[in-house]
Amino acid sequence: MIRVNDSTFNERVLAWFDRHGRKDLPWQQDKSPYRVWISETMLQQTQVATVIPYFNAFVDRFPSVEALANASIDEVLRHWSGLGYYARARNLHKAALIIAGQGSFPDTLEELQQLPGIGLSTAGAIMSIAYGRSHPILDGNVRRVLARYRAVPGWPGEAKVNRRLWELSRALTPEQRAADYTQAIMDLGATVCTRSRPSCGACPVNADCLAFGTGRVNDFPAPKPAKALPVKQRTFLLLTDRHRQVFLEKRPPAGIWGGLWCLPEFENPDQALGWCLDRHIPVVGRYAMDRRRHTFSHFHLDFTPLVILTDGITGGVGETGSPIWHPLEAIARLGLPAPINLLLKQYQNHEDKHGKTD
DNA sequence: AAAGCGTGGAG
DNA sequence: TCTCCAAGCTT
Repeated sequence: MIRVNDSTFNERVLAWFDRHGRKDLPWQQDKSPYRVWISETMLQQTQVATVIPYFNAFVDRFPSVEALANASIDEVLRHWSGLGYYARARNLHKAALIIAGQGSFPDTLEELQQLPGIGLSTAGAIMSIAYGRSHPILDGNVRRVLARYRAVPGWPGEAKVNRRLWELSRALTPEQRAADYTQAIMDLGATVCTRSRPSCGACPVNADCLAFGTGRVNDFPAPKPAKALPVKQRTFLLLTDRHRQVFLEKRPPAGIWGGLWCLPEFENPDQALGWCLDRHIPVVGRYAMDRRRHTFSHFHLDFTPLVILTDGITGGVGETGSPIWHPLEAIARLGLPAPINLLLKQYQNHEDKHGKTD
């Protein structure tokens, strides 16, 4: 157990929060467990500004656990498309079905943590923000504040460092004003104790911040050890007909872009072409669009779009998932991975300008 | 323990 | 254009 010799840490953080904290974010208006749960899930590894429009649209369409449980996974994913980490949406839907079956929203840390997509930090955030119960959290903001405040060495991705930061968070979290404190410590990290160029002069705890006191603010937390990202080569088949319909298939439920509608994916253009020939798809024209590189968290994707024009296809060609022909103009409403959406928009612009090439 | 999972902002 | 990483969780 870590001893806290500075018993006023939380008091100073809370006093700062009263004057400078954010209190008008959409999910801070009606802090029901459901809304807090949705917002905390969306905010996992995702910045506030990105989340705001998604949160508003999501709770507008799914205003309650029941509404979410009664929706189809397709519609839930559609509202998530562009936000990334789609397992979060699949887990939300699964958890909503569980909660709806239980009849009431869970109100203990243990129950919350058993739901898919809710880990220790998200459970702590829901407990404190929605129920006003004192529970620590450890997100990126808190991790950074605490690593600097106590000059905790090492990369937080290491289990040992992570455990120490959790201990610190636990020790510093007060019994009183639990909801405000959770908001406060996150706001402090997000607006004052920022990753680069922190405003230490405006920090309520700079007087006993070990990193600030020793001029080593930039040394904490230690950066993740750099690793060269592997490069994957992939071809995406843009199979389209004279009616401006595009062939799409649903991706497998797990893995990247799981459950989303997408262009068929191949290792190279030859395989894409072979796939068409195997299915006796009449190829009346083809060309490659500009190749591009897309960077993900764990690999680079060298991305080759292959446009194939056909005619007379009515469906039933795919095998990975249920295939559909979909109007190009209405693609955006279907909810596709962001890079695929972008590619289709570029193709549509090109077609609008030059017309069909066949 | 370590890897997989997205997207966009910031430098 | 490239790297780093953000209100993390799961396997």
